[in-house]
Amino acid sequence: MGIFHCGMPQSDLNLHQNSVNRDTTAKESSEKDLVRTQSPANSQRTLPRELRRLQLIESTIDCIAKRGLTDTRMADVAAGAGLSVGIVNFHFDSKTTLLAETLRYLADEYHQAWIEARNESDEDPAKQLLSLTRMNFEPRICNQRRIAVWYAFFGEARSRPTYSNLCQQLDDDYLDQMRTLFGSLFDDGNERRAHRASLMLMALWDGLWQNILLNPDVFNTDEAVRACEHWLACMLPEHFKQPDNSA
Amino acid sequence: MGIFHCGMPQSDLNLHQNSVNRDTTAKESSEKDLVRTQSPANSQRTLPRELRRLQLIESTIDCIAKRGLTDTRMADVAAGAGLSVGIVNFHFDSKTTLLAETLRYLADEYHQAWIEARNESDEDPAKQLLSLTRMNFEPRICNQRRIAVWYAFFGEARSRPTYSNLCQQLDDDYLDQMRTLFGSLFDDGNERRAHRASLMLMALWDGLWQNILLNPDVFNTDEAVRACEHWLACMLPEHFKQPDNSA
DNA sequence: ATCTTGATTGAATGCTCATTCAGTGGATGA
DNA sequence: TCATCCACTGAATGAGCATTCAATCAAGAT
Repeated sequence: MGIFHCGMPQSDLNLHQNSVNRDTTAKESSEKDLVRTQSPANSQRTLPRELRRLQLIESTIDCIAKRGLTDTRMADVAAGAGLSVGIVNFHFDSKTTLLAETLRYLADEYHQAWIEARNESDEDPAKQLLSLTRMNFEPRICNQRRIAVWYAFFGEARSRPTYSNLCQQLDDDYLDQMRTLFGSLFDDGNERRAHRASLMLMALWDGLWQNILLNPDVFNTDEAVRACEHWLACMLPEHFKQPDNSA
Repeated sequence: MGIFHCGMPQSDLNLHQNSVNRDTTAKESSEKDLVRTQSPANSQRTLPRELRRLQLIESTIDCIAKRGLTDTRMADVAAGAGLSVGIVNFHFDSKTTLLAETLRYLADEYHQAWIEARNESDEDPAKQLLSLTRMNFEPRICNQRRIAVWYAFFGEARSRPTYSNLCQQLDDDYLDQMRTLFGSLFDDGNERRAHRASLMLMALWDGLWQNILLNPDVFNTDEAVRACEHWLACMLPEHFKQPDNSA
């Protein structure tokens, strides 16, 4: 768990040597700042193994978001990092493992965010549901680049057990936690009700992600959070207030 | 609009000559029966152009669902229909157009189902919302094969404007219709509320589809419909009843 | 200054696949 | 029966791409 988050020295190196790859929509221009700050590392020819791997994974995300999974070549990933073709095979066994590690990286990142969101709202189930919801739409988690990659993998999930296995266990775990949270908010202790509420809220999260990916004009993350708050207020009026509708 | 539904003679030919391709989960074994019934067409060497195209598109759906978009080859599509390699390029200009036509086929099918669902519930907005919801989870529309294909395209949507353009206009139209339906159910005539409700219900549909694709164990279409009904009852208690919770 | 270790390069290799097209064959009409 | 018209076949072609690896280079250790 957390192989990409394990105290690795994430100094302020600029891992994006090739700026051509960074032309995503302006709104998200500040994500992953840790790998962008100016630094002499720009011209550094070699980098410690783990840092280079991280950079290549980020470049993979860029490529998938910009060109789609089918049009993502090893050479593109390397070029996106300003390096030469052979580099990817040197750090990852094969394209297959590169993609698997990319998915794992995203899953890990999400998992960390989940844990943080739960920890920051101490013991109060209602607060935890709210902060989990907000976490789902934080720019660092929910942005066009990352969502595009998630959906690219979803499309392949059925055919590549590796992909679904990687997320299945986490998903089950999340559902379980949600059930517990909802369970303690429904006073009737109705298991089925808590189960259904959990599925619904998680489905709502997913559906809103999808809309943010496909209809960014109609939709944004603030609107998404408000929709979820609205839903919570409908489901559990004693525990949640309707969000501010002024906007 | 509707190029695949335009009075083309959809006789009871068995378009699936190669049964190897049909091993999806047993539950969905009865979809697209029109192209499976036993008939001498099984051994027919030639078929009218439009019918062959239809068969190849269905084979494309099979391939994408089973192997993923990245691993779908022209030869696989041909083999899935029991035909030889050159056939696909004979009926479609290129792989690109084959995929675009496949997406258009699904979009069309969905669009037809949408219209039917609206027509069958005469003028009553509440009934129409219900039947649209049920339509979304009918086996012919919502099954692992088809959802897998939708998601494969979603993953590529950002990078291929062709794909998103194809659906964008329809989506906007659906959203518009939903706003009107909700608008006439909210007595306060609050536009914003109707807008948000529309987005939420459509997001819920999408999120439930996603769960049906990725977690078929936890999830099924009946559960999905009930979740939506539950949501409708929460949002508009005067117009909808809570679904039967006995199951 | 030299050695050692490991990262990086990029030309070369060989495989996979979309696409082509000359040839085959079945159906329909004369 | 023959001719015409298409649907269809599948070997051949060549472009595109992942992967390899010998050579190069950088940085730290001695």
